[in-house]
Amino acid sequence: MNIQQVLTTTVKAAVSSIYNAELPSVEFQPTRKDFEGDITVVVFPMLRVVKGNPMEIGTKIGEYLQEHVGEVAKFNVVKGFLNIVMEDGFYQDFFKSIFNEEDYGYVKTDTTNAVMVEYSSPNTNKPLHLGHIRNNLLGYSVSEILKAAGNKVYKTQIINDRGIHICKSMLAWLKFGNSETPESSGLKGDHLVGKYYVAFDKAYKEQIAELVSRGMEKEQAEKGAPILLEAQEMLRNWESGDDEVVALWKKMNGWVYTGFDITYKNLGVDFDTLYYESNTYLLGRDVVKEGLEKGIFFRKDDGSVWIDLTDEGLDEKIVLRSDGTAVYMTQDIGTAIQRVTDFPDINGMVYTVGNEQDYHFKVLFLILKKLGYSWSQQLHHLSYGMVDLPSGKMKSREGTVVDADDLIDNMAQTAAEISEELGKLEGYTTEEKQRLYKTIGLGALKYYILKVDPKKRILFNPEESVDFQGNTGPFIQYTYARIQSILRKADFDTSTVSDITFELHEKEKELLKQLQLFPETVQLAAENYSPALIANYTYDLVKEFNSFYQQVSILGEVDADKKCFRVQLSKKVGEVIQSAFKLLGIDVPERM
RNA sequence: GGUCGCAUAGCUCAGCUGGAUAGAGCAUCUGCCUUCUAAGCAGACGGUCGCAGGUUCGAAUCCUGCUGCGAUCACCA
Repeated sequence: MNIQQVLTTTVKAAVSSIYNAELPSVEFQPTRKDFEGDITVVVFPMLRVVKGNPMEIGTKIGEYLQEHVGEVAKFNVVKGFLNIVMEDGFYQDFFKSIFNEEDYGYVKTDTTNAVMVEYSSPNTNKPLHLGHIRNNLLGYSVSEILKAAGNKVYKTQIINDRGIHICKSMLAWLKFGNSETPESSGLKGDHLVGKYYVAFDKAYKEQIAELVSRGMEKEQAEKGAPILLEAQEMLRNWESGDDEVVALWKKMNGWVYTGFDITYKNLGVDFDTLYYESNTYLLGRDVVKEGLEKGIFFRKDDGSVWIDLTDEGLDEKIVLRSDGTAVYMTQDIGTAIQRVTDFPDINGMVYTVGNEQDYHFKVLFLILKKLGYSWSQQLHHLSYGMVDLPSGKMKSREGTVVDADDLIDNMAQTAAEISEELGKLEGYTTEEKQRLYKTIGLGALKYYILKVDPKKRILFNPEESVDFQGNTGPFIQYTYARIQSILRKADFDTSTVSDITFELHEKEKELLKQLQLFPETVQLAAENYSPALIANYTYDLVKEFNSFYQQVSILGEVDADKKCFRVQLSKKVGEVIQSAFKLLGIDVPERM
């Protein structure tokens, strides 16, 4: 039980007994550093129920608490703030209760309710870039956080494996590729295919320029460039199942998947199940037809089908083209329903998709609600801000992207340079070093991205490398490594917490307070779908630990009981760092 | 133009359901490695919380308006 839970009932009882009034809730905040106390009860809100001087009320409640709650040592009142000092025994009991708890802060999984988290969802015509990295890290982390908060989670992606964009790469490869393959070129499959996407765009732009120079309107040229018409024709052939086109499509997508797998593996993300747009893009049509009969949708004169959302403050939205083919929305309706059919225990879905699609998901969720699906109430669009460069938006076609594979490599490279310079890894094999550099490099990158509130956009400047000092992943990893170093050197039994008879050091108390916050932080992060809360929590914990480490001698302590406790405390802090970082998908090293 | 989001120190970001004198990191400057890892610690400097109103005991936080930036409003995905 944490402090608040201990105190809430008694504060209410105090008000009831002294003032004969009912307090709806009690408001707490951590005591500011400038005052003495572990936790503070704010008296002001009570004035609604109790008339009087806040100072006086605070004092009366303080006296009552001291008398009725054994854990309360003393108190002081400043203006309307009742600062309470807890007995050391309270913290010691807390520590004893968590020391041997595995996965402290995590909640046991409730298997009756599952949530599906969709993330990544790439197009298969180009390699992944920094934008995908943010998406992947967020989706993966939120999945882990939801699990830790007690949910069963299915991680998935929908792979956009069909459409005009793929045909562009395919066509350019046919035209300019000379049968180049990943093997013959030495290029990673997704990069090879991406190369031809860029090649298509180049040829397309040239054709437009030429048409314009011959006097055609720009708009007309953009629609009528021969290479575009060819790509569109290819898409039609694909849809009608043309053997050659389908074979090429399979071959090139295969290259891309091999490439993606490597990137995902390097990034440390995974999926439980996959959905392919080529399998799902027709799914929504039947549902739309049903909805049409029920009057949820309506048909316009040209045959296209729409939904009217004007009474919800939105517009009309098309759900089926006049030629009867599916649009993006149709597909998403179908996919959602398919997923719940495939996994009947799903009672909610999280879509990790950039905020440029806020409107789309608002509409999608509304449609599913109008269609009467109970789980439509449990849908969440995990909307995150774009990752922009100083030069503006990243555009694959124009080659102005930060490539995911390159970035991951560069981070490891930087980590290697710093490590070499510090030279603390004697005894490590080259292989161990390489693995460590990757851990640190990825730690820096992941933390850098996840510590920011998801909804805020990130401006990434490739010129300025991601920091390795201060509020960063490596700093936290470093602290973990420090702790492991202590544990390696502690050559005595630390497996059981004995009764603590000595007075706690101020820094020890601060650490224990911070440890107490972990479980509620996990819950809060889950409720808010926010890895940033975990990152910030971990940073605070680690800062506190380093301050403790600096001020207090651990292995050098002469009192054996104190020494043992400090080692145990360090161990627990290490475990929580590891647990917290696991939620961010970041590994922690034994040494660095 | 309609809708949605964002705006906090030179830079990057915290600030939980409104609470005490708005906090970190980077950068700049000062100290601390013959004691457990200096990717560290301790400190200094740095703020009109975009602007203007309002709500109240109290507003960076809630409401309204304005400004700036971004997104979106396709028979594209």
